Amino acid sequence: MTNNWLMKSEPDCFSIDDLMHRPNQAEAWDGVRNYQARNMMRDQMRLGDRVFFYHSNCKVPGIAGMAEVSNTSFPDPTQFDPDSQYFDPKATPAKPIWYLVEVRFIKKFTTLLRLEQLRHTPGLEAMLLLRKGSRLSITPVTPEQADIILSM
DNA sequence: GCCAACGTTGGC
DNA sequence: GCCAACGTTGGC
Repeated sequence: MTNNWLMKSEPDCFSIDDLMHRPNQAEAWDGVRNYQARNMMRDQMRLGDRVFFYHSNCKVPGIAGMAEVSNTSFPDPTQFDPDSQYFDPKATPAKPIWYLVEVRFIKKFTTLLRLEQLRHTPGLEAMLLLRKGSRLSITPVTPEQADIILSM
């Protein structure tokens, strides 16, 4: 059973183009420091799960393309690195706090599926992304929602 | 740049 | 365990 997810990234920081140009077109999704998002990566994401790559906090937010989970969860190494902005002094390799998955590029949409467009698409009303005040950087997407998005 | 919504922290 | 204060997210 393949699950669908939506993962947000600020394109100024890491965009779909950045992912596309990585070696193996894959990247560790580090820096998540929210427990709900961590739990989804650590406990629920499986190999091959589909990922909608969302550009947030930018001029035109929206879904930029598709990716997939190419490696299941392991401790986020940045939590142990004092030089990283994601360093967490409470974490130790024996007792990690933060986990990540690796994500691999599948495709970039020819046109961005703009947030504003998603808001007006019938069938997507219940998407967690569209909830008022929703800030979670990782959210589950139902198979029905995924089908609708992919047919846009 | 504004600000609403949310998560986290820490005093009590 | 409550909750006020604070920091962050992210659309607009």
